[in-house]
Amino acid sequence: MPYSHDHKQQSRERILQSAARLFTRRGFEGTSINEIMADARLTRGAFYAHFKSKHDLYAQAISGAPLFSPLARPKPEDVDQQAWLLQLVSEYLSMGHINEAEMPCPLAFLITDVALNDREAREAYTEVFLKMSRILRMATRTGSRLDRERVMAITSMMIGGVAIARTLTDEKAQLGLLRGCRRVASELISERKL
Amino acid sequence: MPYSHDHKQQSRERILQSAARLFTRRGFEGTSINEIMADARLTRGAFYAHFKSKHDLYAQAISGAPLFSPLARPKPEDVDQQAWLLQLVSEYLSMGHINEAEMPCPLAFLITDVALNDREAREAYTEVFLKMSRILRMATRTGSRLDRERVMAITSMMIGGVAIARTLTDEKAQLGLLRGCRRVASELISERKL
DNA sequence: GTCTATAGAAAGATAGAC
DNA sequence: GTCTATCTTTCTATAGAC
Repeated sequence: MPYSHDHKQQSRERILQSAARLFTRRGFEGTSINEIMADARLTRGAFYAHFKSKHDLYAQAISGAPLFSPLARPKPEDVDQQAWLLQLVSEYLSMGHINEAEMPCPLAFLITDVALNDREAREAYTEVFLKMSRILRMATRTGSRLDRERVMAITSMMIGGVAIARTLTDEKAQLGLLRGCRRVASELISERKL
Repeated sequence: MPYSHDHKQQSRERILQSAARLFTRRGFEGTSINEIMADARLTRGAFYAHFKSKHDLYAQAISGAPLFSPLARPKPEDVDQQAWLLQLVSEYLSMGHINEAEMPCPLAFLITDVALNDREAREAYTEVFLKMSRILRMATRTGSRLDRERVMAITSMMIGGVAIARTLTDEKAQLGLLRGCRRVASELISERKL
């Protein structure tokens, strides 16, 4: 066995990262194992030493999403919690997230892609969604007391907004949609009257 | 030419309706031309007498969505406009829409599926989205004056809510998410304070 | 563990008969 | 216009050498 355990771990991590990036932008059917492995600087055949199947990899790639999410990073001590949250929400609902992010949010980019996938993928999606929602809820705990279901609605608007904006072909509409979502989300979070 | 013009039209309509139903529930890649044609009581080979390609059919199926949408039906004269709107929003954000609707909303069921498709599909999606948003806006014109971008945000929450709920595996979470979206949407529409 | 080669299946699109 | 038959491509997954 000329390959160390550590070497295998590194290959595995590279495959997972390539998979997350490619799956998220191009979907399950739009991404081949070949492309993922090439991106990870390996070949097709080596794939099955690491994962059971393409579906297996897909589910694991989704589970790993919080590793790359700004939302899941801890808040710096010296900034106001609410201001920090509003900043993250604005970044999430931006053209930069849609067009330039190295690792966009799979909750938005893969909603219906996951819905058509197998149970494991859907379970991974469910966990990540609930985690995002929980993070948003905890971050609003200063003064306001938005309940769990309302926070899920705000989360849906953020995810839906990004997913839809990405799909639209009309740039004016994209920008307007994102701006509308940013405003409404901010108002809901800071509980100002409409 | 033993086939009348009318006969061709009827075949075409059947194909379009089968395509809308199957594509919406199973996505572009998950639906074969074979299945669509069988559902329309025809065979594979006849397909190309009606449509240029699978992509062509997909875009046209999406364009036809308003034909099947309760939201696009005219309001009965005798009901209050706001109550009527809230009723439609509640139906949209329901488990029935997700699990039992004969023709679910492709804006929700196909968001990321369309994002990965060609330009024509995305243009069809854009038109239908703007139409839905416009309908919602017109229906709030009694007293309130929600602006265009805010209405797009509400539309995103509705579409995102249905798309996400369909993807989740946890039924409690599905129900909570839908209820949260119904509440927040109602509050935004009727402009009550949170 | 990673490579090359290939088996096996699925499905979009076309050809030609009726 | 619709049918059956088939060409062609693509891609997952496996086999076997190193």
